[in-house]
Amino acid sequence: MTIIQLEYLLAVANCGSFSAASELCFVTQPSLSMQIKNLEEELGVILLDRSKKPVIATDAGEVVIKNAREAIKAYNYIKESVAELKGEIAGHLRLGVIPTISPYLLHRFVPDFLEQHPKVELEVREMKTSDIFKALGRDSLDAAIIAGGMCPDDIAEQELFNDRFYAYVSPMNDLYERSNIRIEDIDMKKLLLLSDGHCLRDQILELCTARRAVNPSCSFESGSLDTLMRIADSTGGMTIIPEMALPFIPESRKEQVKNLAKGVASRKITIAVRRTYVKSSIIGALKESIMECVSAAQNMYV
Amino acid sequence: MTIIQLEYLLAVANCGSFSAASELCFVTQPSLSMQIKNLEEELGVILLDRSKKPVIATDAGEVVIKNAREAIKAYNYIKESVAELKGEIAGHLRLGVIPTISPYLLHRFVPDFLEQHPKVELEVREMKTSDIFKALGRDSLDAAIIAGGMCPDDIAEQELFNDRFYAYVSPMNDLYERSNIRIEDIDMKKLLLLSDGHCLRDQILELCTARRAVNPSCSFESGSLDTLMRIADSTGGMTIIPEMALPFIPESRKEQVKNLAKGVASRKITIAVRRTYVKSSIIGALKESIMECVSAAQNMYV
DNA sequence: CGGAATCATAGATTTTTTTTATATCTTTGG
DNA sequence: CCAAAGATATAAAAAAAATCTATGATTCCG
Repeated sequence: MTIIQLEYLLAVANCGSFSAASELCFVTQPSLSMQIKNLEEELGVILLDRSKKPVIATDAGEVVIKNAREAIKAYNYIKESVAELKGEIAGHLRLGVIPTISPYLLHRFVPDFLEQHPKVELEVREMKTSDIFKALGRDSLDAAIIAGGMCPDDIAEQELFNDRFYAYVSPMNDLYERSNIRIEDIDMKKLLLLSDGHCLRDQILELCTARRAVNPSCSFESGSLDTLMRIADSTGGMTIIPEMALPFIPESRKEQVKNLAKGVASRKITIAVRRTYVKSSIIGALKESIMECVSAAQNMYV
Repeated sequence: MTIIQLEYLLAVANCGSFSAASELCFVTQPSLSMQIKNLEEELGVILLDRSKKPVIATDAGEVVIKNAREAIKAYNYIKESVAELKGEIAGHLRLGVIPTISPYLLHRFVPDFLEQHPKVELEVREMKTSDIFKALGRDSLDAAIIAGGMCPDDIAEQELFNDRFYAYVSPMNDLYERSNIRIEDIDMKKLLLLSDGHCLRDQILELCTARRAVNPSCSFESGSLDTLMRIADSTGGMTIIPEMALPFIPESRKEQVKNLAKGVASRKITIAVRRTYVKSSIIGALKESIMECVSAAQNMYV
């Protein structure tokens, strides 16, 4: 029984096919088949039911796969702990980013980061906050950039910066003439929100309902802030956008961005990692890259 | 980085020498040296300081060794879980036995057990109870036969049988004429006890002091019950012995064995295992073997 | 039924591991 | 201080293992 055999087994378990798994492992299908066969022979149990499509684990296979995941995790931890010890910025980093951050932040720090740390393989996935917490928990993600504040206990957050909220108002809206908008004045019927599951939606709703008890039902919802702004334009509505989205508003519409009265309205952008985690040197480097480009950018558009 | 390399590393860490480790691993010394070198190369760190005698781990080595132990534990667990699943009675079993049980019980069930389960490699170690708990905790022991009653939380006990206490009295002792001895009547000055650290000593002391507040200082102590009995004979003293020791008392001295009044005076013989343990099928078989031979023997000498 | 897809098998090839033999270095006893 | 013994490293040969190419068997689907 070798680590490679276990890795092949997990690959098949993950993608449900010998040939697909062999590609993932960068070997030919017979090679992978043979190793799985050897493993089954050594353990004296059939692990995979090849008659099913997709290939499925037998009862014994389920047990072995579960334990193999643990073993491989412990095994990988050895390399990570050494990299950590050497303070080396290298290795694979799987980074989750929420949809209301990723389009406005990634392009700014990713190129710099990769250039400064050529040994890091960065893999970014756009995910909603709840999925990020799950993924961090089951170790299918190393870190994530989220709007912080309510992490589970097993996740630790490191603060990056504050991201203020602004109002984006259609010229046809009653509030367009104001340069400063009080949350109490917002007509919830005209406020456009992201669809359910986005944490920015919840944060904005909380902001509004905290100021006055109001019916939180909304007239329209969408998955992207850009869409929301376009709908606001054409319907005489408004929406709330974060500061990091401002540079993407065309010059001709900059007038529609209004301050929100009282500066407390903002979200905290943080890096979230599992508490028991090791890749802290990479994450430290990532944090540095982000901070750097954010402070550079702030001089530009504030 | 392979499992074998990690095993070689652990072998060196355990015995402090490349050549000795190579024997433990059943390979030649150059083979082991080469694999350690490959491992060091891959990790990019020197793990062992060869200039020291015995060979000692570097700081990085300490970290890797610690994590490698965990990884190999998880790795071995895979095989064990499969054996478990198959209900197979096979594999290595490291069994601890306390000194006041081992000479009276082992010879009775071990031959039968090994014959009935030829695939089991049994390794018995005589250890004191406190060492057994430690060894179970750090996974250097699979199970143990002890006098139960006060296990730590992470250890589970399975009861085997009760082992009554008897008095062994010198003919010169005042109590020799009695056929039934009350604990209250024992002269603690004449009571011979095992040396400190044996749980049987503590159990007997507890038994005596529970019945009456008494000075527990003793006139003589020894590490073996047989010695204790011989000293009792020659000094007019007495001692307390467990039922399982009775068959080893020569016929000529059987008269010196006396019942203790009130039958509650006994110890519980149990099998102790770590709670998170898997080799339960082997341990189940072991339990069965012991129970069998005990019930057979009870017909003989009770 | 024929073609495509999937997994198994066989033999050749390459890679890796182990062994044997030997060198280097350190320690120890005379 | 030197020689012998002990321990690890190195190099080349041998053995073992993993991989690849090619092909066969089976199943699925149109």
